[in-house]
Amino acid sequence: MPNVTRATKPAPGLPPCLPPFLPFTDRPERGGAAIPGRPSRHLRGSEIYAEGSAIRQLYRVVSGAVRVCRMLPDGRRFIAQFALPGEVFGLDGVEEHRFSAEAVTEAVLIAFARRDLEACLDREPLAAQSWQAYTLEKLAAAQDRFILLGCRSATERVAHFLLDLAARARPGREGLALPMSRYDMADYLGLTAETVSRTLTLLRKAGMIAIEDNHRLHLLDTGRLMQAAEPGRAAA
Amino acid sequence: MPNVTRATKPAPGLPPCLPPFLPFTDRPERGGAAIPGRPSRHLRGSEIYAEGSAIRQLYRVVSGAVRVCRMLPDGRRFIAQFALPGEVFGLDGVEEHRFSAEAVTEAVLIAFARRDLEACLDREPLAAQSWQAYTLEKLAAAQDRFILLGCRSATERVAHFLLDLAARARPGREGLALPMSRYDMADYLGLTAETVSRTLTLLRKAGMIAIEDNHRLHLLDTGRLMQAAEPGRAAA
DNA sequence: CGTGCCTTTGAAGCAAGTCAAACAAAGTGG
DNA sequence: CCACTTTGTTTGACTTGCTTCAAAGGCACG
Repeated sequence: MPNVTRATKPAPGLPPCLPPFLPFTDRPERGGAAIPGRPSRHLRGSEIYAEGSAIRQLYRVVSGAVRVCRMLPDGRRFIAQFALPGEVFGLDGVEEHRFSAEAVTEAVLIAFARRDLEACLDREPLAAQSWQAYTLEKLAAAQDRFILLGCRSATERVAHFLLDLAARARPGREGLALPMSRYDMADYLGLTAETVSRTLTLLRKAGMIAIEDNHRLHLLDTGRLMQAAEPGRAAA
Repeated sequence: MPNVTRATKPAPGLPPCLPPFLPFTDRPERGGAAIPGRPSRHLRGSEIYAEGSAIRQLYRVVSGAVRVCRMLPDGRRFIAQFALPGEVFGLDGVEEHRFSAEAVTEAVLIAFARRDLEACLDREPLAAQSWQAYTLEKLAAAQDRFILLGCRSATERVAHFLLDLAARARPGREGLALPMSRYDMADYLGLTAETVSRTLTLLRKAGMIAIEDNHRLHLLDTGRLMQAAEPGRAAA
């Protein structure tokens, strides 16, 4: 918890990306209804919380990226979620974290006490409704991901992932940032790093994407990419 | 909605399996706080609601089994959930159903109006808290299923499925009921019916299960089955 | 008592995994 | 600042577990 005041408002007017109406704030002076947040900075690869620890806070990503993951008994790793700037993570269980969270890149977060959130939900019917919709949306998204993991080919998974990242990306530098490694992508998509790499090469050779470097690429043909992501669905 | 009064309390004292504290009731006279339910009966294979329709009610299964599923553009089907007696389904989206629901066997359900639930949550802080915990639990369960679908072998999936069914089954007749077909199981586990059949044969030859008939089997060695479900985890 | 669906089993094909090696990038220490 | 190490990426060759295709048997339902 070093001084990161500079980082507490790097994006002027933090869009309340998710959840939409929840009065999270990093400026405690804004009013009694707001949930006060505490900024923190995490080095690349460092653990933010451990699997099995009590859930005491939620986090909103200010900058960088976070992976929410679990090590399986056989040594494999599974990534449940990537949290990008503006997004919230940390509620991966009821009482205890069922996953751990790690910084994919150096990351600046704002932490909100869980009890503050719960108090707010009890106090503010509108916030409660918004939270309700948020969790419902997350559940619906989870079911879509079941389909992705359950019966999609490698190409479909990777294409879907790229489009999802693009949809979630903040308007910023030209091109699509891939903060995570091929291994991270693989563990998120239920593939291997080799397959992810091969698939990206395939999409590149097919002219759908251009790879600037290992952590940045460009979507050249979103229509065909969408076709690759969901065969049978019409291109945009 | 034929007369099914006989079916409205077939299990004396419907265990409030899920969600635990929600005041669902099929006896409207019990008090103002309760959410009144309306019974209905559905023939094997019939549609309970369609994908894309508005979410107006939730359902609790009284008897039978229900599958919540979606047809994919390429003709494949994916099953997101099986609802067994005592369990609740129908909230697979925010405003519209993102899946359809069909009776796996002849099924008796109780339908609860969504607005009644929401009114209850607004009115009763305890119910709201309980609902909150329920959705959180569902979300956590979803993440476990990601792992199953993302990086588990056919044997692990089937073993896990059988143990899950056994844990959810009502105490009743000896043995484990499998109301669904091999195709249903396959579409739930992200496999093919052939692979499910082969895997069951494998488990049977390994002495872990005994197959009474196509819709009923017995778990002979839960310990080894758990090992088969999660390699690296200790047997019970 | 047929007819159609479900289940089981076999054989062959294939997509993704595994193993391996070369290369590139990022981080470390002199 | 550069050499060195480590980590990540790409590509190739091979293996494998699941799917696909096919066919026979069984059960359930009209």
